[in-house]
Amino acid sequence: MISIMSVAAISSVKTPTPRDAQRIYSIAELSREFAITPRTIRFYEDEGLIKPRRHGTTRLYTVGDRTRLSWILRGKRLGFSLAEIRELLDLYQVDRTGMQQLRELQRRCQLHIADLERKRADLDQHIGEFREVEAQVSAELKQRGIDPEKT
Amino acid sequence: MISIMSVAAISSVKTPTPRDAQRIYSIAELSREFAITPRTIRFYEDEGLIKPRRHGTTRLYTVGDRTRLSWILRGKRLGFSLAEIRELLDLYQVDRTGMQQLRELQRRCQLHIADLERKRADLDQHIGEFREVEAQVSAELKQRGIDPEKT
DNA sequence: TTTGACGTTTACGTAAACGTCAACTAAATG
DNA sequence: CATTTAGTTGACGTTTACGTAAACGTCAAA
Repeated sequence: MISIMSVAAISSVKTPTPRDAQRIYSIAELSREFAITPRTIRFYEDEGLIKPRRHGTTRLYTVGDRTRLSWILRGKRLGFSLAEIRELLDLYQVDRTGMQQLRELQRRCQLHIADLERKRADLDQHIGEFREVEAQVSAELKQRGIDPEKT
Repeated sequence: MISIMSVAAISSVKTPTPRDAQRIYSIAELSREFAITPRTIRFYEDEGLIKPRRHGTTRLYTVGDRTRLSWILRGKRLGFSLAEIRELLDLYQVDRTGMQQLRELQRRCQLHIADLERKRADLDQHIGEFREVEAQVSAELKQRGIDPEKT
């Protein structure tokens, strides 16, 4: 029986750059790539954020799983809780057959976009303030550079 | 002896809109305005994020304190931890007399700005994706609206 | 003078998001 | 075949960011 790790290893030989679909990742590969621990990835699975295939007990991650993971981490960087991230991920794969579901999906998308735009406004203002501080400091440094005092 | 609450009350009579400097806020006022609990505000004080004056044991918040608080909350919305927020707040009032301190301040500003810009890129991509989903859903809804099936 | 609204401190509780063992299995390698 | 090497499942520990309850002080109005 061919081991999973060897499968992952062979496929990684084929593609050092992880870009062909069909690629399979081990938990260690993903944890290295995204600089998180395997524990974290398993934790996300417990929380229902990723559902990798299994070969026996060993987890097998597809390119889709990898994308999903990077999506989760981006969500975290943006300050969303795992619960929120799970909801957002679900928006991508809710049932879109019914008229009612479509409307609901649209509504939730709009709400989330509004939230994101508020966040963007916050961020822009925040950036502006720090640019200003930096500009003041730069000016002051220039002044001092010209001044004979180089304390 | 005049009570603090009455002081706050009187000043609030003078300015229902909180816009003259000299204004004093009670903890309850701020907690209402920002929709957080007094406990939260006290906690931020324990963590060294705000340092209100005191009249006896009672906390008195100035306009500056209020600004600081709104700054903290914006930081939180952007996904920063309280420890990070404290550091950032400190950037506004570090000693800027020495050349060395100025350079250090500049460096930290630049680092933070770079971080913020990464965050902004994340956010833009995130928004883009959700706009796309929304657009697809809208299109689908339009289709169905035209279609005689109105399930 | 008592009630009630608002304030205080102290201290323990809790949910989220992992970290850190321990004890085990299964496969690859010398 | 024994040993690394990677993976697994608990189970308990930890940090962050507050919540909650107790026990009390202070003042204004009734």
